[in-house]
Amino acid sequence: MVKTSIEMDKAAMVLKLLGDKTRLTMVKLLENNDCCVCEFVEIFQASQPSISQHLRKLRDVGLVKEERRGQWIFYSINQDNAYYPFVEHILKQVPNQDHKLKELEANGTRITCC
Amino acid sequence: MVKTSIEMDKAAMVLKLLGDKTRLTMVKLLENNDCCVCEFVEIFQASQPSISQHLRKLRDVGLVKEERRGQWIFYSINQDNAYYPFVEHILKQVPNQDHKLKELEANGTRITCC
DNA sequence: TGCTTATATAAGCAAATTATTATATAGTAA
DNA sequence: TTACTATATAATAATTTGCTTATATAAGCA
Repeated sequence: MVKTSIEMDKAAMVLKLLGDKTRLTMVKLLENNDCCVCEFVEIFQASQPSISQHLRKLRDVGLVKEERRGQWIFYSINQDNAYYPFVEHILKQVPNQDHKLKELEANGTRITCC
Repeated sequence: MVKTSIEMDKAAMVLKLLGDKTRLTMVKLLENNDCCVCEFVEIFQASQPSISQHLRKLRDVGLVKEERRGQWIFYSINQDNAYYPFVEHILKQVPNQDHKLKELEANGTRITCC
C-alpha cells in the first residue's frame, strides 16, 4: 500500500467503471491487443453508439487511448495512466478473453480493418 | 488465473458492488474489524436505512454475514464466500480505513454497542 | 405490559446510467 | 465531386441506483 495507494473515492470510481461486463471485457482484451471499434461491435453484438459510449468512459478517465489508422480508430491501453497499476491487478484476477478475437477470425467476421 | 478464476459476469458484478465509496469502505473496514450498524451510520454520516441497504447488497451476494449480539447486529466478512479471494486482492490495493473507527472512539461518538 | 433502541424493509422519488435513434464528421474510393 | 464506411456525438427513452420517509420487527428495560 505505502504511498502509491489509490484514494478511496478514486478506487471506487475505477471499480464502478470496470463494474460492467462490456467494459471489463474490453479492458481485458486491450491488455494484450489493440482493437478497433468495429471489432468490439462484432464481439459484443452491440450497437456502434453503445460501444463508442463505453469507450468514451474508458477514455475519459485516461485508461485507454485512441489512434486513427486510415479510416479506422484503434484503441489501446494507456499504461501511463495513474490508475493503470490498480486496474492491472484486477485484470490479473480475471480470465483471458483473447478467444473472442480468435472467434472473429474463425467466423470470417473479422472485418476489413483487421 | 488457472481454474479458480472468477467468470466475467461475476467479476463485473462484484466490481460494481465495490464501485461505491460507502460499500468499498465498509468492506475494507470489515476486513480487519467486526462492525455494528450504528458504527457505520456514524462513520458515513448517513441515514440508518441507507446504511442498511448498502449492507443488504453486500449480504445478498454473501460477502458479509450478520450476527445478532443482544440488541445489536454485527457484520463481518464471510471469508468462505466464493468471491472473497477476488475481493481480497482488490482490498489489498486500497488504503486501510481503520482510522475511521479510531476517530469514533476519540470523539466519544463510539456508541454503547462497542 | 408498554416504552425505547437498533435494525430491516417497503414505497416513492430524484439522479445517474445505459441503450436507442438520429445526425455529424472524417476518411476512402469511384 | 458524390457515395460509402467508420466512428463520434447529441437527444431522448428506458432502466437502475441510492436516498428519503414511513413502517415493521425484535430485543432490552421500566
